[in-house]
Amino acid sequence: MRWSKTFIPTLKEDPADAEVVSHKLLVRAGFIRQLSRGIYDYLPLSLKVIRKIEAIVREEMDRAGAQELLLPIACPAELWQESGRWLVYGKELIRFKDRHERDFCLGPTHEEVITDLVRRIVRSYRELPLNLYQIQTKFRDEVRPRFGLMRGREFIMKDAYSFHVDVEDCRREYENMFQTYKRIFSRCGLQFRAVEADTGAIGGSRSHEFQVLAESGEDAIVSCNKCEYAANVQKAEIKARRPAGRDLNENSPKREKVSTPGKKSVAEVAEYLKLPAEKFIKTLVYRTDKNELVAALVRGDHEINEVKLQAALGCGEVALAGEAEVEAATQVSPGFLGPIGLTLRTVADLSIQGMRGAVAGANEPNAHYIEVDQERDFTPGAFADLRLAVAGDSCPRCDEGFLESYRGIEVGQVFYLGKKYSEPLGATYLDTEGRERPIEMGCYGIGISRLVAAAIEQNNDSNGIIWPFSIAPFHVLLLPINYRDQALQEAADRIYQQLQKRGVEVLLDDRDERPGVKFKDADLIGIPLRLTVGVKGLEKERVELRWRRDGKTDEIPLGDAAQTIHSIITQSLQA
RNA sequence: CGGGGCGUAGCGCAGCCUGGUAGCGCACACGCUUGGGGUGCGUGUGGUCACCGGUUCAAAUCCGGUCGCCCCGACCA
Repeated sequence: MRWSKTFIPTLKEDPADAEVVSHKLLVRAGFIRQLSRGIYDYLPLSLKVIRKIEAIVREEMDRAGAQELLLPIACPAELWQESGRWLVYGKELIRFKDRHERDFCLGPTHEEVITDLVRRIVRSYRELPLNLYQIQTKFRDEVRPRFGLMRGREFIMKDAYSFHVDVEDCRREYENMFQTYKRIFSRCGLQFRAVEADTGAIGGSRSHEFQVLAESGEDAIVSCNKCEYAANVQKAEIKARRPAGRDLNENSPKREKVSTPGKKSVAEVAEYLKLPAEKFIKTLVYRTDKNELVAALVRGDHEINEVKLQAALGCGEVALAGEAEVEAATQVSPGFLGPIGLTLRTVADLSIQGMRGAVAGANEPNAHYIEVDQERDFTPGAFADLRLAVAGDSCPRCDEGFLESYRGIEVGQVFYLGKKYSEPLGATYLDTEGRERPIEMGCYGIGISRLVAAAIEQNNDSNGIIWPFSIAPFHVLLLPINYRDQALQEAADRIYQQLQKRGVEVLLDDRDERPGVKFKDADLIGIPLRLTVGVKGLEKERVELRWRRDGKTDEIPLGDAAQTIHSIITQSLQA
């Protein structure tokens, strides 16, 4: 394509409303423009990238035996009421009424729709297994859209759903998809990790996320430095370890109440009493979805993991109780809460078990206890793994490893759903003995538009984007220093035609711009190869080939240029 | 949902505190110049100062409201 005829509105300055590098560069390099909060126009360059990613996804999904279809984006409320998610999905599900006052929503995901389709058609085990996928726009009215394409409200997603006669076959497909995802992200040229994950709003019993490693990622993940274990911190298990505290006996220091005027947070009290945070017992009060107030105990230097808390309590959503609620229930402000004498139902993190000489709130204003011994002074209702994993924790799987932490951008997730949707929606089949049984399901998503942002987060420098070959909008940028110069123009046009004849995706910068402007724009939009045609080179019958990633430059003979580039691209795409 | 910030030309910003009828850089148009990393000079186009209401002789500026956008928090006890 010719640059002069392509819609590439580049900017000299960073847009004021962008924060992360992928957002800035996508806007500056003319890939996207914002229409509304979390909603973007995809300009020609970004659409090319999206089409590249989609092509890789289609190839690998089809190769894995899945079939593409396309489901509606508008969905009647009845289906969501049937699955129960109309009530539980919350405000993220954007709802509207049609002219007949019927409730609808825009699909944030399509388990209901696909399960409905399958239940109306599939009757026999002979029709299974099935793996159906689509690539389509989704809408989730996010609490806080941000970072450009990283967390939009409207976004492009590949979602696949598989249907099976039994657990075994469904597990086989889960593994099949897991391997397929590895191939997809590798082919996109990304550094990523597959990690164990929580199932969140989708539900199900087993899940892995595919995380593109990037400092700006919204997710914290941990992985073992010795074995293969890796997990989202929301999911990461903690290896229980009884603290090596003193034995309980009559010589143990007695629990003592100390004054801690106005010192509420662990940090404040620790500073005031000159004791380390790990000696503290933090008492957090949560309100459950059953409207019960419960107290959760974690060590002062740990952070609670609400997903684990939900599991330990056997309830749905939990939310930290407000200060007023806490005072109404306990007669003390949250800063001075402690487990001793607390009337609420209490669960404690495993690290609390057997704590000695600990510090905890005294359940009265401006006072804490010191020298608290867990068994002697209080016994929580239950112990459970409640805290977030942190770097340095022992690996829960192997004996010698320790956890390291990273940040990641979640670009894909696979779920083992089981009967979560097939049962409520009545998606069943008849087995070989004529018995009706619920279908076993899995689902598998890839955030296509987010992948574009993730690729840039991982591949950029101070001058702009550096596209991996496989998803670059063009393979080579042909840059005549001065397109008004007849000799240069003729040479550039000739190479352009030769490249096109060989099927090379080439962008010719035929604009009447200064060389500096063209170079800056070239770096900004990040095409992997740049072929510069200049006067001095032309005199020697040579052109300059430069790699965007490392700036490596070669002078190559003019006559061989197209052939050389063609073979470089062929090799790069195979790698 | 809570807190903070912003909204002035296509983009990035100043002006607002101390009210007097709008400015800078880039971009854009034209001319000359220049031609291997955002060339230089000149001339010019472009703004209901987000919107609604109020105060005032006079409002981009002060006051009230609305809308939009960005950031932080929602894991503090």
